[in-house]
Amino acid sequence: MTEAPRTKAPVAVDTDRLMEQLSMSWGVYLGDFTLAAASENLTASQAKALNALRRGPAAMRALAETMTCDASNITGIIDRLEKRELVRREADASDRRVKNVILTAEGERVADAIRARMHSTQNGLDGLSAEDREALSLLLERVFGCRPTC
Amino acid sequence: MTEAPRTKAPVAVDTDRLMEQLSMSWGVYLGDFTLAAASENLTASQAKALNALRRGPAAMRALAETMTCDASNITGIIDRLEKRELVRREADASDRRVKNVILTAEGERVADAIRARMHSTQNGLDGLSAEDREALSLLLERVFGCRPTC
DNA sequence: TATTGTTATACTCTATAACTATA
DNA sequence: TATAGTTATAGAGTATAACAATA
Repeated sequence: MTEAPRTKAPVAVDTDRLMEQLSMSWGVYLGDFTLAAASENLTASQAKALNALRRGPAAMRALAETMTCDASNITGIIDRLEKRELVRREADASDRRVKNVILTAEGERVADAIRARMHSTQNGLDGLSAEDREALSLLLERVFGCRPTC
Repeated sequence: MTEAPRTKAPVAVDTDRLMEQLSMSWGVYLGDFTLAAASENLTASQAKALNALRRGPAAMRALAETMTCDASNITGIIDRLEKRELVRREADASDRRVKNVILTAEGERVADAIRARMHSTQNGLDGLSAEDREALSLLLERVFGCRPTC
C-alpha cells in the first residue's frame, strides 16, 4: 500500500516535487516569522503563543494543544511573556485549577507588530491577484484541512 | 508605505486571511514532519539536515546556510547523526579546512523513511488533481520564490 | 480518581565569542 | 589577514516524570 510502483507515474512525481517545494517554502516562511519575532526580541515560540492569544484568552492546557507541545513547556514560555507584561494569568471563575492567559494591551500591540513585519510573506501574497489568493486559500484548505477561521 | 488605508480593501482582508491560514497550515506540516522524524528517533533539526543531504554532500558551512542557523550549531547536529552512522565527515581534497558531510546508505534509508511517513501531507497532496498540484506549485513559487529544483 | 498547572531533570537547539588549522 | 570548523557558554525549547491543588 505504501510501496510506490517501480514505474514512476506523473502523479507520484508531482507529489514528490510538491513535497520538496513545500519544505523550502516553509523554510522561507519560518525565516520570515523568526526574523519578525526577533525584531521584538521574542523567540519564535513566544511569538507563536502571542499570536494564538490574539483570538482571545486560553487556558494553559488549551495553549499547549494549540502549540502542539507538552503542557509543562507552556509554563516557562508564559512566564517569560508575563515578565515582560505581554500577557497575564487569571484564575478561572468556574474551575480554580484552570489559569486563563490573556493578552495585555502591550501584548496585542507587539503581536500586531510582528504580524506586520512579515514583509517577505506579505509581499509574496500581495503580488497575487484576488483570484490567485482565493485559489491558494482553497488549495491550502484541501491539503492541510485548515480553514481561516476555525 | 507600510501603513494600510483605514478603509479595508477586499485585497487586504484576503491577505490577512491567507496569513492566518498559512500559519495554521505550517503548524500541520511541521507536526507531520516532527512526528515522521520522531518515528526514526530523530529531532526535526536532525531530520532537516538529513533531508538536505539527500541532494548530495555539503560542507558544514553550506549546511548551516541551508538550515539558516549559525555554523557552530551544525557541529553538534552532525556529531549526533555521525554517532548513529547516518552521515560521515570527509576532508575536502582541495581545501583541507573544509569537511564535507555525506549521507551513508543507512542515512539515505532513514531519510527516505521519514519522507515516506509524512502521511498527512502526502495524503493531502495526493487528494489534488494534477491540475491543482500544478497550480499549487506555481502559487508557492510566486509567493515564496522557491522552485522545486534549485 | 482524574485533571490542571507546576516543578525537576535531562537533552537538544540556538547565537555569541574565542580558539585551531588552514588558506 | 581571512576563512572553515570547533569549543565553551548561556539561554530557550522540549518531553518525561512526579507533585500539589482542585474537581
